[in-house]
Amino acid sequence: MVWEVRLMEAPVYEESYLYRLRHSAAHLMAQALTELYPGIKLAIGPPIENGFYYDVDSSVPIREEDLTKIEVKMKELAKLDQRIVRIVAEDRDAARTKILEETTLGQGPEVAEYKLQLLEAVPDGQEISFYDQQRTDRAGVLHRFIDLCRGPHVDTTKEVKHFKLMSIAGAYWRGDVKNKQLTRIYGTAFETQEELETHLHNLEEARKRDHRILGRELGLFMFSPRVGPGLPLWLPKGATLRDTMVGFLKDEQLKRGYEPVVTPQIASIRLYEKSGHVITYKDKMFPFMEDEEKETYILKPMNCPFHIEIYQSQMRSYRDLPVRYAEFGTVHRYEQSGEVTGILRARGFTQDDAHLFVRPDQLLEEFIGVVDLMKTVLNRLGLKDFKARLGTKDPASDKYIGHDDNWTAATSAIEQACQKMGVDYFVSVGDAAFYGPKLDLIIKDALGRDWQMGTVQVDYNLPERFELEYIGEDSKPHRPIMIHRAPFGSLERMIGLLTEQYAGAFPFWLAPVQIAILPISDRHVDAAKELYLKLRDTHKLRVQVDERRETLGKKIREAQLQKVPYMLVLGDRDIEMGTVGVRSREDGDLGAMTLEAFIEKITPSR
RNA sequence: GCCGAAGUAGCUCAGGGGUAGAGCAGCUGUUUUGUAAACAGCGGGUCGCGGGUUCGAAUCCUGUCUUCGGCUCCA
Repeated sequence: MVWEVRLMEAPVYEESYLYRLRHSAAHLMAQALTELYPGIKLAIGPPIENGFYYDVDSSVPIREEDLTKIEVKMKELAKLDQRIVRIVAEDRDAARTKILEETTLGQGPEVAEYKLQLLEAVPDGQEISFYDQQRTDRAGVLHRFIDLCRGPHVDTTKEVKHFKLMSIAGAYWRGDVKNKQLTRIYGTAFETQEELETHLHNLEEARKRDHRILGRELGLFMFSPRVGPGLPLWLPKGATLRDTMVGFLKDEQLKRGYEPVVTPQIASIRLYEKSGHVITYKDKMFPFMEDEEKETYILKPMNCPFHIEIYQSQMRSYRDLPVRYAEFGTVHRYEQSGEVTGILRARGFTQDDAHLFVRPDQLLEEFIGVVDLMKTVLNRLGLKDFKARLGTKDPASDKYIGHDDNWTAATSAIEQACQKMGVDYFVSVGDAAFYGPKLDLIIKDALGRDWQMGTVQVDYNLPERFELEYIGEDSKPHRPIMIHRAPFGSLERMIGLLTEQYAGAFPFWLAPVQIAILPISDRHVDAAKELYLKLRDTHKLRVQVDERRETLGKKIREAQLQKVPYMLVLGDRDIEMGTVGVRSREDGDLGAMTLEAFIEKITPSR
């Protein structure tokens, strides 16, 4: 079993030359912007994973076409060989004076608006530093560009040579929607031109792994404007892939004592009033529906309330617990228009959902069981590059509900389960659900963006709201705890991520078409069809015959581009000898072998 | 939702006020093929959609929809 966690390399990166270089590139850009857009207000400009950005507040809109102009100005300023000098302010007051008098470059105090706010946020006792880009011109005049900054930087602007401005975006000041939206300019910088070019090339390559492109090329799913944004249509191959994944997980869940349930797509608003979702979740729901009798219905955004109704439909004894209800439940959420992203973020999607109703003394054991299931799932899917995140309560926030004792017990159960199962996780304070702590799996997509996949959440809230009970050994009613869990997270997101991870070349057991039979000419088609039926019916494999009158080369090429794991070439020689010409997606021509030998060969990968 | 950008044939893209183009795919015919693209011919587009400017709009302006990169939010 593999449960490998790649730790972030952030500490190393932050001490690196590259980090300083990018930081200085950000400052250089700020200097260029200040010259090109007088009156522009600088906010923050840090190095990031693949480059840097600077947030600015400009009265003139900055467009993508302006980037070249800014780049040219940056190159000009870089060549001036400005020394980058660190200056430490004596105290906060001195720093404030410095910001107002020296960083504003005579443009008026208002350009320092954000810098002054940043200064206030510096904790007492922490050193307040500035970085000054300075040079003396031929006339002996000293030119400076001073910016409040923690640093560190490179020694001179001359070192900033290999960079490119990438894009423009809006970004809220301090990441808060209530604040003004600033203009963020993203750039990337490297130590050498080769590294820069490699990075740009890698971005191009990553685009080819994009699940939205592969999804179309491989015939997995599509979108139609007549259906609506974020509402995927699953094509035969994509639906086959889904069925395979669902079948695998259903088998696993059966082994682990889950029971299937099925629930409707809509429900009376009363169900969601009871669950509290109408208040906390209303703006993420599709508009409500009203029938002729004035009953309001909601398109379901989550499955839990339905499973709770089933739990409550009968008296539960402590002996009945844990109860584990599983459903591949399709839900609809009205995601904001700008956040819909292919099938990674859709408005309609199917969760591999289950709810476990457990006694407090069963919490740890059940949690371990779920973590074990998740490990099994990740192994089977072949996902190795992920992180496990324990989301805990932020003590400073008041958005959480429930008793502290419960939070402590639940958090401890998760930690113990992870330790027992050998799961490395990192703690993220404030990433708990409002009703309890959770463990999430985070995976990166082709473009390096983090996505939350599988999740396990402990919930004391819904049992409370629905007044769930079981009769204990003492003949008295007790309250069960709920565990929400989804090992995939959603089929859509998981398939999207798998597509990118494998660049469409799914492992044999998952591949929508596992084998392509390629008859060489018309006279081999009958034998091909015979072989097809044998593989499909006797060996339960997913097979296609390419009976078009095309050359073998063309058929191979297309099967290869469709990422079919095995191709079986069938010609005169094979029919005569009773063999098939086997070609593998990865290793090319494997030569002729008997069907039995081929079946034996592929058996381990099924 | 907000900021920035893009929508031309099924796909990838060119054209940029004066009769819509290429390659691939598709169709028809010829070829009967042994490990990544046979050959020839043909068809195919209200240039996302609405409004405006103009003698004339795919092209300019405007609105809108969808998509893409971010922000915020999330499985």
